Order: sequence, then structure tokens, then C-alpha cells
Amino acid sequence: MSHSCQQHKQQIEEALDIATRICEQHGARLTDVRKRVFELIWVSDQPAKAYGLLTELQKNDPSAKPPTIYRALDFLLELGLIHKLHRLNAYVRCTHPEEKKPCFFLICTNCQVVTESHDQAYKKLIAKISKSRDFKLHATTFEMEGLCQQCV
Amino acid sequence: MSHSCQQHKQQIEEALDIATRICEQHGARLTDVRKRVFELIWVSDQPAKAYGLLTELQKNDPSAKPPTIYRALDFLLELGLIHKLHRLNAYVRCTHPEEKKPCFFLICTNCQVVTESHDQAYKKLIAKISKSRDFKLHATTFEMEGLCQQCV
DNA sequence: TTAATGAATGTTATATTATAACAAAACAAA
DNA sequence: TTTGTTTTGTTATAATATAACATTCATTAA
Repeated sequence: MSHSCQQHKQQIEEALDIATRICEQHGARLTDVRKRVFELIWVSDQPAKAYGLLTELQKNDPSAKPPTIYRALDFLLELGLIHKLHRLNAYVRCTHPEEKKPCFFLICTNCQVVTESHDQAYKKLIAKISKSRDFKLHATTFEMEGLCQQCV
Repeated sequence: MSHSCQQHKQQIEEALDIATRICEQHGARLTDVRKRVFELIWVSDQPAKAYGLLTELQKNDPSAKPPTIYRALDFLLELGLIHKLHRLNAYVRCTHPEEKKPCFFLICTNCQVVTESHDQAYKKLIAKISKSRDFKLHATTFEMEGLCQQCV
């Protein structure tokens, strides 16, 4: 971490505030498990795996089981508070939950670093495709795998 | 099927010819298992699942096991002869293996129909992103999930 | 033709990811 | 407080995928 613990803590607090607000807006409840999973994903440097999260959960709540974690993940995904990386079967925080910007990911197969990214042209592309094909879009996945700048 | 068996057979033959040519170009061998898996995916109306393909394989070759199918799938994916739908964990034929056009998929969550599609703007977007981020691209996934025209 | 090499396949075992189904508890709201 | 709905608990199992090592096959150089 390049920043202090204090800064770090503030960032999480802020993310939780935003998440709470988004839940309220949707009449959804950010229960304890859901909040805990959100936090775990949020503080993770790497994309988090479902069973890794489960192991973490179980430290506080030994009764946690696979459905516990998958339900929480589904909930957070549906609200756009996290993203699933389908090529990795892993989960990452959303850097912009309030804006609902469509985003995509660059996945380096060498150093494993994953970068969330945005582009106006991507947003336009999605809109164009949906419209031209009369497609009622619910979710998109756009992931690019290869070698990052460092690893080329 | 809206077309005759004869037409159908010709299409598969042609696809196999193209696949064979592409393999030759890459110094790769289209062995029996690989060819069989390619055919099975090719003739499937729906995206094919790995273990479904395995079951088919085993009808001719009882010794086939999970690695058999996953190795063949990896081979075909690497050459761009098939695509993997990461949101569905399923495999579909590539409609344009020679052109290497980047393609994406529209997945209807109601009728399950999956449509492969292309767009010049998508190609440009990928090029732009890769270039601007110095990213050496190896593979992309772009899948849009929602309701198709029929199901809205 | 044969020996050597690397590629592909066979085989066993197991890891990883995810969901079905139903019961119990917590919550909302009438 | 009853009633209906959402959430969680729990057990079991389904579905997807890979590791590791042995064997066979194909290619080519000697």
C-alpha cells in the first residue's frame, strides 16, 4: 500500500457510505453478510475468489457456507457494487458505483494485474449495438487478456 | 433446421476444410479427437457444454475423459476455430475463422439464443485501447446479456 | 530403418466453482 | 400480532476444470 492506514480506512468508509446509499435507492438491504463481503472485496488488492472470501467470512462466522457467499455476491453484482471477471471467476470492487459507467478490464496473464477502465467510445458502442438490435441490455462483460505494459 | 440435410452436410465439410487449412498454416495437427469436437460444436444449435460434448465423444470413444475434451477445446480456442462464452461456460463455433474479426455475443436470458456479431467500431475500440495502454492483446471477451428482440 | 525427440493422448485423482432444495429466522407492513 | 416476503441456515450435490504422470504416436535426424 502506498497510502497510510488512515487514508485506507477513510476510503473504505466512503465506499460503504456510497454502497449504503445505493442500496437505499433500490429498496435493498445491505445486511451484515453483504456488507462484510463488500468490505472483503473492497480491501483486496487482487481479484477475490468466491471460496477465498468464504474462508475469510468463516473466521467471523463459522456457519458461513457456499450459498452464503454466492448469495452475497449475486446481490452486490446486481446492484453494480462489484464486478465479476468471467475469465478469472473472480470478483473486484467497482470504482464508480454511482455513475454506472460501463467498464471493461485489462487482465495481464503474466503479472496477474487487473485494471478497470472506461472509454466513451465503449459506452457509445454498447448503446449503438443495443439499439440497432432491439436488445434490452441487462449486463455486459468486456475483458481483454494479454500482457500489460510492464510485462511485454 | 430450415435447410436440407445436403446443404447442412456441405456446410460442415466446408468448415472442416477451413479448419484444416488454418491448422496447416499454424503447423498444428487437427487430430481425430480435435476434429470430432470441432464437428460436435459446429453442428450444435445451442452453445455446447464441455461435459455434454464429453458424453457425445464417449459414444464413439468410451475412453474419453474430462482432459480429453478440455484439451481439444483449448486447442480449438487457441486457433480461433471456436469461441468460449464465459458467462455461460459454453462453446460455439466461429462463423469467420479465416478473417479473425473480433466478435462479440448477444445472449438472451429468456430464450437462451446466442448471436455472434461484429462491428467495425468494436474492432477500432480494441485497437485504440490496446495501443493507448501499451497492452499486448491475446484474447478478448465481449458478451452482452439481456432480452432479444423476440423476448422483450 | 531405427533411435531420439517432442507432441498428443490415456488415466487417475482431485480441485474449483456453483446451485438446488427445503427449513428456519428475521423483517416489513397491514 | 398476524401475515407475507426476504434473508439466512443447512445439507447435499451438480457442474466445471486441472494436476500429474504414464503411454502412445508422429516426425525427423542419424
